[in-house]
Amino acid sequence: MADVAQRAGVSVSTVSRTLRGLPTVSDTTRARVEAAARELSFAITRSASSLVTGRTGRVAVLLPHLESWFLSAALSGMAPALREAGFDLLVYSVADVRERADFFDRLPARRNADALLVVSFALTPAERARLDDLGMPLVFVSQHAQGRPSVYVDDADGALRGTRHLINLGHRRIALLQTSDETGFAWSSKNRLAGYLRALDDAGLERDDELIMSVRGWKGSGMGAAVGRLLSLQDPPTALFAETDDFAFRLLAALREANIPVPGRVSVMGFDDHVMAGVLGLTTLAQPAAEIGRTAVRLARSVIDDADGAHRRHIVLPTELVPRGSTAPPPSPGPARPLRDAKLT
Amino acid sequence: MADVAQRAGVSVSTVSRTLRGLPTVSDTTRARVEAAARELSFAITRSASSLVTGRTGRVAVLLPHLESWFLSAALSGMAPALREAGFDLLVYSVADVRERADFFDRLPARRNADALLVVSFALTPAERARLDDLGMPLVFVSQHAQGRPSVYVDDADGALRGTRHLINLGHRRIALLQTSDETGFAWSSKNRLAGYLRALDDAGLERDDELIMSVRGWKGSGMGAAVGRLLSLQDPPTALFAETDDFAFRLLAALREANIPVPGRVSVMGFDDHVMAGVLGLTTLAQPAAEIGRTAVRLARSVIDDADGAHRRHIVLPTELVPRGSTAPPPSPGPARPLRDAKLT
DNA sequence: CTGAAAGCGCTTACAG
DNA sequence: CTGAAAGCGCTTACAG
Repeated sequence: MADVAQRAGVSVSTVSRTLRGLPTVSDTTRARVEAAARELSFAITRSASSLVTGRTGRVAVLLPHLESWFLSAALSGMAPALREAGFDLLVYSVADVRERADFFDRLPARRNADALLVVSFALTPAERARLDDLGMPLVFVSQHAQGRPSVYVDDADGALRGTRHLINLGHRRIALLQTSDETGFAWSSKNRLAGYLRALDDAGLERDDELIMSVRGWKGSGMGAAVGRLLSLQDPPTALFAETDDFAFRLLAALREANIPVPGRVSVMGFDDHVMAGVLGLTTLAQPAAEIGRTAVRLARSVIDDADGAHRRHIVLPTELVPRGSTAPPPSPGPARPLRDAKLT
Repeated sequence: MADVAQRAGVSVSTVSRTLRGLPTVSDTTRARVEAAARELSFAITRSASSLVTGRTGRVAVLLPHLESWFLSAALSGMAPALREAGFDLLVYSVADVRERADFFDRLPARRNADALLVVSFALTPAERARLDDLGMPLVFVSQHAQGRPSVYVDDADGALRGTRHLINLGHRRIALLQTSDETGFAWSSKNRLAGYLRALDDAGLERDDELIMSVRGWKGSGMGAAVGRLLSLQDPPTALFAETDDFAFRLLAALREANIPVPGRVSVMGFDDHVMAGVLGLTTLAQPAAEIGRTAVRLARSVIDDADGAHRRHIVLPTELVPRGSTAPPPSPGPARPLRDAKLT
């Protein structure tokens, strides 16, 4: 910056003012400074400005990994929103226990970013406390957090409506397949289960623990076994509701391998509206991942700008049922039992 | 840090030395400082250290978007490697022309990161020059760049072997479907075309421009039309080689919609080995995306540590043919013409 | 093994 | 509208 000042024949103060776009610079000076900056390909050293302003110009995102559709899509929504607001994007993808311990131990985000967005990250109470102690703006994404601004989808409502759709098609035995991976989407998971159960209750259908299946890891392999166990029940399900589309895809593959026609013998439903859901004709509940990301950035900005905790808002975005070819009435309808509450959503 | 020093009853110099793990600190002092740091939940202000060391402790990644499998997977490979090396990850996802202009105009990575990884980003000569002027370590990922360390896969060889696989199955009319989106994978695209053509030449098969189809955008929709055009040729292809798996998936969907059996009537092959390729039984060429990411980080570290340009290495990783159910011999084999070079790879 | 002091490149009152 | 000076929180020779 000193170079620019010298070349433009002004002080560094003036260069600083010009480059930050302050109005208190005369037009001629501004022009000279800008020219000099351009000629020297000047780029500001943010560390220096950070040091004095206390702002880093960075927003950090903490997430369990980068490989699920939802996380990528949410991040894709954040990136342009952050850029527009002049923030850089710092990504902390914290997968295993060691990385996790390291993150919470070193708290690299502490003075390294102006806000931290926590995405689909099931925190232990200790971890949560540690973050709260950070004294920096926190936004929770795809999960509800007490006393902190959060953006998420109404998972319970989505699962409720998805299950209802299956009930409306005539299904009475509906299995729910959840991931047993606790690190990531625990919050959504719990709520989707609640919505599912509520739909059953509303319809006067019996809850059956055997129909609620926990399959290991979101990229694990136990899917074939799970399908086997479900379909060998005395009264097997005619519909399978997978907690996420990623999961539903693997389910579809397992069913195809087992030569079980979809939706001929079983209907399959997912949750997310992954790009591939359209390609594969999977009925699912769309959640607006990119918009969630954008909204999270908006919240972060308002918390950054207004240090008063006035922004402890919780924004709940809607899901939308997208019916496609993977759901249909069950094979042999049987005499329909009366339903208490089965309006088409 | 002054607080810590006071609490530990030492100078800030000593705190600094302790926290950086320098050996020139006595054990008792070290213990006192560490205790004080812990009690105060001290986290270092990186801006300050950056300012004096000139190191930011950050590595920036420039990529065209975040939504392709390859980019997510590569990033997933980078994240732990960077963390292990003590670097934070700064992501510049630069999609449209405006963001792009902005990035190259402001060069936010300039003094904001210790290295820049350019991933699958088709640069204009001016952009490339701008980056070279940056005077910071640059690593090119999934593309070859003259005079700069690069990691990529041998795309030409992969396409060659993929095409050969189809030829070996008896296909003589093999279409190549490429994306016409120039912003992203232009480099790989060009080389895959070259490999495809070489396989045809090697086998003594005629090149036919009608079989090389450019479909708009990697998430566009013109797939149905492209399929229509191909299958209405006088001598239609019996195999379709899609430039990426993402593309192949859409192709499969279009074919299913058109009721064209795969591989019964046409074989389909992709490139990437996307997670879903296994699920859908797509034959493809696997590229080690995560390893590419890790290797890129390794290169970046060696360039950062050793400012001499001694590390202009180009690391070429292999692809691997993964045969699955989507490729098979063509429907009516006809009398096999003799092949010059058709060993099974 | 430890401390005092200079300085990294900015921003920000404070004068003028 | 512009400049001189202090200071942000560290690291790093330099002494001791």
